[in-house]
Amino acid sequence: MSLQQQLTDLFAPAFAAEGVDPSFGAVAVSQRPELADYQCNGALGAAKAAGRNPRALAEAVLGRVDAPDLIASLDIAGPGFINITVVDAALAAVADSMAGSDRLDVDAVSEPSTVIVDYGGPNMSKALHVGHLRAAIIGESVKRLFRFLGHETIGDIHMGDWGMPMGQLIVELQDRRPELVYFDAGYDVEANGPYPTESPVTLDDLSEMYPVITQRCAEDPEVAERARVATFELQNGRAGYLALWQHFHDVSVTEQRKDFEALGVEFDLWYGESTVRDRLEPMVQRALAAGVARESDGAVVVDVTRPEDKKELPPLLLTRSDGSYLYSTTDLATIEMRVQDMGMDLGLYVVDARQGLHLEQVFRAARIMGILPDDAGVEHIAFGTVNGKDGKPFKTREGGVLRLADLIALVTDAARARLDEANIAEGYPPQEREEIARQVGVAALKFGDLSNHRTSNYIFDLERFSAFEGKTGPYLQYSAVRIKSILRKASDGGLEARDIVAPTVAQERDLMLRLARLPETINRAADLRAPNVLAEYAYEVATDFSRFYEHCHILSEPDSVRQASWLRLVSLTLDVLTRLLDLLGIEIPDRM
RNA sequence: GCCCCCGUAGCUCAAUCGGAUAGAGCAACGGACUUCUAAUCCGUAGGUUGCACGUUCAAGUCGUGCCGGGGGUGCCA
Repeated sequence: MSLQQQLTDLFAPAFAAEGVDPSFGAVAVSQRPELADYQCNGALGAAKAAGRNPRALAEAVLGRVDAPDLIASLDIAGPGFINITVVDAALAAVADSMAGSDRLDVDAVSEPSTVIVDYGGPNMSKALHVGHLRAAIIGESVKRLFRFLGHETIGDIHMGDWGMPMGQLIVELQDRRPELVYFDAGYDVEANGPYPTESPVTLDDLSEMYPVITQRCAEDPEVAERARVATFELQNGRAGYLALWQHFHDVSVTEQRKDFEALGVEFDLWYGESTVRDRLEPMVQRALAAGVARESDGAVVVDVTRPEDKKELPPLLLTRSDGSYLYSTTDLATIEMRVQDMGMDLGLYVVDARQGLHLEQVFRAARIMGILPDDAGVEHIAFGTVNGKDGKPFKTREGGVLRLADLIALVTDAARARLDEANIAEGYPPQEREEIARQVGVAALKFGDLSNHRTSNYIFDLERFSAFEGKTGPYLQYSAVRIKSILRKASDGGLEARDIVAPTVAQERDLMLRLARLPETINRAADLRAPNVLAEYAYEVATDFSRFYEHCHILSEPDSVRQASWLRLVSLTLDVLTRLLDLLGIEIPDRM
């Protein structure tokens, strides 16, 4: 049990004994570290509810708390804050216990849920660019967090591969290369043999075609109409289009896998909109038959507005007036699949904040249509846009999008350059240097993003992503690497870590106190679905370690009990940093 | 028009669901390397939290209005 929980368990009954709700006994980390380690603000709120004087109530509560082994001192400050200072030996015991625990004393959930994290969501046929960065790394972190807490967690990339862009690309390719057999409606596989196994296009081709056809559709209603028809025909199984679609799919996935791999993002499932294509028609028919969907201007819609809404929500479209499906349809069918086939209890949609209305409509429709049972939840884990310095979505100086692969190369280059400056790296073999450069570059990139609150928009700045000093990913890696180095030398010198004993210097105590907050921090990050909580805490752990490191020279410490305790303490610090960075999706090199 | 999000130090961002004296990094200035990796540490300076009311013991946080920015708003994703 965490230190904070132990303290809360002392205060809750004390408040209850005073006749107020025990939840007022909640203990929190102190906001005034120079005054105390923890604090309890319950007396302020409880006094109001009970019509009593807050300081008097705090006094009464203190009289009921008696734990000399855990609490060194209790004070009442200001209007009724209770300041709590923990016994040094108890602090050491908490750290020692963590050091002996596989899970660092972070409890796994007692009742695991099946959690599906829907993230990444790249459109097929597009090379990944900076816009995909956030979805990928925030989602990856959320997935790892829930998995660590013991939930059955499944990450699904949910590709955009069954909508209008597919029809658009078919039309664009047809206009460029009408001779291809895929466009021959009379082509018969039985008589003429199977379609070619070689793709007629590369992902680069598709990426180039994409903006061209989008532009054409916007300008020419006739082209747009052809794209709609092609989409409809694809969705209804036209063989040549399906064969072509498969090529688009394969070349896309091959390339995108590489980019995600370089980022350390790993999906359990590479499903997409097309995965549920066979569910679309039956689902729509069922909704019509049940009377929850209706026809409107030739389209099929579901009304999702509720009486309490300030403004009427637009109805959700299940089909276009030509009968083709939209991403609303596939999103709903995907929920159906996840509930029926995968036993989803909670769906976390790590999706751009601009999709908020769409997802709200989908979630409501899923309830209305009976697809999503009451005991299952779905949430939009929204994140903000990556903007340029002009406050608009980021574009390169040339006005194009910056490819993810190019961005990774840029930060890796910067890390390699930094490594070249470092004297210590002179002797590293080239291969190791290259691997370190990649790990450090990606760490800078990921931490730079994840340390922002996910909902806020932020300004893309290459300098920030390739900065290695201060509050950065590489600083965290560096802290961990220093510990690894100490542990290696200690091991070489035959030194062994032993029990963590009561702290004797302030920096040592601060570090212990910080480490003791791991369980609450992880749970808070999960509750808020907010990786920046982990990032912030990881940085604090690293700075506390750095101060300790500067102040306490472990290997030359003459007191062997103290030295052995310190070795175990920094070993624990390394484990905590490693766990936190893993939850952020950041790797740690052995040296750097 | 309507709905949602945002506005915090020169810059980029935090702030533990309303708590005490709003914190970091970068940039600036001044210190610390014969000692476990200086990608580090210590110190100085930097604020009317967009503005105005309101709610209460307490407001960056909640409510109302205004100013400014971004996004969304039925057949794109």
